[in-house]
Amino acid sequence: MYRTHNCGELRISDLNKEVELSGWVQKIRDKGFIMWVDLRDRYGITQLIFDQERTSNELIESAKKLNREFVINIKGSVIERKSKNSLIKTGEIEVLVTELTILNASITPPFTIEDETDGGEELRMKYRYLDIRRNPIKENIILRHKITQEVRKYLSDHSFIEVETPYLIKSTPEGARDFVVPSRMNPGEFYALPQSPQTFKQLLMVAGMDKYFQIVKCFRDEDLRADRQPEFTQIDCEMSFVQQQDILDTFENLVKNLFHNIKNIELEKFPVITYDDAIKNYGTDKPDLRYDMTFVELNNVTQHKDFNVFNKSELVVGFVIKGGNSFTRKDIDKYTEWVKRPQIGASGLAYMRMQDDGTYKSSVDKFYDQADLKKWAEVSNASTGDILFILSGEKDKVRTQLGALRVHVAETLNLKNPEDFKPLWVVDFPLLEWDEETKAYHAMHHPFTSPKLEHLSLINSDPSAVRADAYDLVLNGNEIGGGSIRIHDKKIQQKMFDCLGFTKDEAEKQFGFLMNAFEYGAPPHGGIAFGLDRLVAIMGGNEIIRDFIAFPKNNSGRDVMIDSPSSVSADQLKEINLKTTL
RNA sequence: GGUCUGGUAGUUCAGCUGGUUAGAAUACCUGCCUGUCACGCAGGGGGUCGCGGGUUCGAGUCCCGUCCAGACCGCCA
Repeated sequence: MYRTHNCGELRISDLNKEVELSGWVQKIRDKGFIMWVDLRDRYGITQLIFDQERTSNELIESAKKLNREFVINIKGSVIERKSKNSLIKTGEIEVLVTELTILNASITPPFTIEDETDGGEELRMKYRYLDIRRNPIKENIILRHKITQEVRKYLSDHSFIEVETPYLIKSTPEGARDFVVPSRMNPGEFYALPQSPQTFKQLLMVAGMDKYFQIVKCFRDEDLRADRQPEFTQIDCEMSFVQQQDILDTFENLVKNLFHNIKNIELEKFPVITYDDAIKNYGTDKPDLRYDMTFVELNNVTQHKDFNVFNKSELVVGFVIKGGNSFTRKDIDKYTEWVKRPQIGASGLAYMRMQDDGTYKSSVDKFYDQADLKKWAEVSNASTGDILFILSGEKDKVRTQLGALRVHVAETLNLKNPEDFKPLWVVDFPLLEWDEETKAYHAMHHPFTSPKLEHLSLINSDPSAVRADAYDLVLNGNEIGGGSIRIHDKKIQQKMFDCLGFTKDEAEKQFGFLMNAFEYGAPPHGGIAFGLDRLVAIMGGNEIIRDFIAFPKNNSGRDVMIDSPSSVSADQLKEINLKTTL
């Protein structure tokens, strides 16, 4: 043993104890006559002291050789500090060192190992093992551990069985791009890494496991974002003999339980909003409910004047920003520029100020008089001191644009409080989505999602009107979970594949194993999968999931620490029957 | 595939309309310092201004290309 105590546990009650500690040198404060060394490990910091009166010259000499991040072992006695530090748990004591062993020296680290490091993103990733020594990252990794432990406990307590499903599976054309793995033993053939264990968990339901979960890595070969990694972790769940409400109840409770046990926060009953309402009111299927700015449709009060932009628009829609009349002209210009960027693509931003004297001032005063504007204010429920932002255009586009503006305004006004948590369920997703590029419908969720039975007859006549028993759990504007009631009837599953443009042969080849299974007594079932990385990040008050993954990949899917991906030898390629094309 | 932003000391950044020897902070090294805890004080070392080309008497600065990083759009059932 290298220690009798860790660096976070000694207290005033341990006075005069002879102790042995090990850890990293966090900081040296050498005052000449006296020298302090902060010794750090995962548990905390303990101050070591060397001084001219009580420490041998020999020991002081070897202490002077210390430097940041040296790994040392010391023996000494716990003494009371003359001046105490209330900021740390061990701040009342220090250890007067009697023996010092340097276990391993360190060269100077490339960035400071402190909460507020001077290191940039790339450098921290390259030296991730040093980054994890820092408290914020360390705490994130520990938070992740706590959450997975609570999830396992909750689900196990509710009769869920954790089952591992294979990582080497089969590539399918639906959904995201697959990572593929060549098979040496089967020349010219490939495995695919799972985008999710979807079909396996359904087969476990057919197998009678009744309730399944798995904390499992999933893989998608798509471009990355701050909240998207090529390999990520899902809390994957499935239940038999359930309807949508059973699943919502079970997993709403799981989330409430997590917040209660880990953050000591009691969440209220989650609101349930339909997909259509979410789009109509917030312009997105993952609305952030920490702030209001609900959409108001203004077609009725803007038409039949001489303003052609509004007259010609399918939808005129806006939202009220409380206190927004304080925006300067410059502020508004900035928002206008923002919506006109190609990423958003609006052609302009109209506004109306509710001025302190009760009059209205709008960017379209030329076309609308005070009486007109008063109607706008009434419809949108705006009051003195507010501002109304308005976009117009084609319905779907303008809603998306305004939805993005809503989030942007919240960001600039600091309305996204990371310690505020506003979950909701979004339900009744469309079953199918029209894809302009391929001129075909594809499954909005996945092809195993059950249409609402009462909509079944619409599948052929009006596919886009069909709603599914599919739901997302949204937290602070992020989709942290999604699931559905699945199809368990072979005929409906076949109809679904048919609808998605699969021929009978293709469907049989890709998913025959599943449809066969449905012929042997498949129970009604459904489930949900949570994005663990996002959930942990949001619970940790952040939206950048990289900081909650021990060894993440960068924007271009590279691990800059191990420098992966990398090329392989010609021999390796030959063995798996691949030729280099480069 | 696209848009935007950035790349200057170990690190984080400043460096204007092109003009002496490229700066600051921090880290690092040396010395001093009788209770520090972001210790303080004095001094010191440290640069292929991402890379390649061009314009110019002269380029960190302007132009073109390229690489890298980050944010976003497309994409992500």
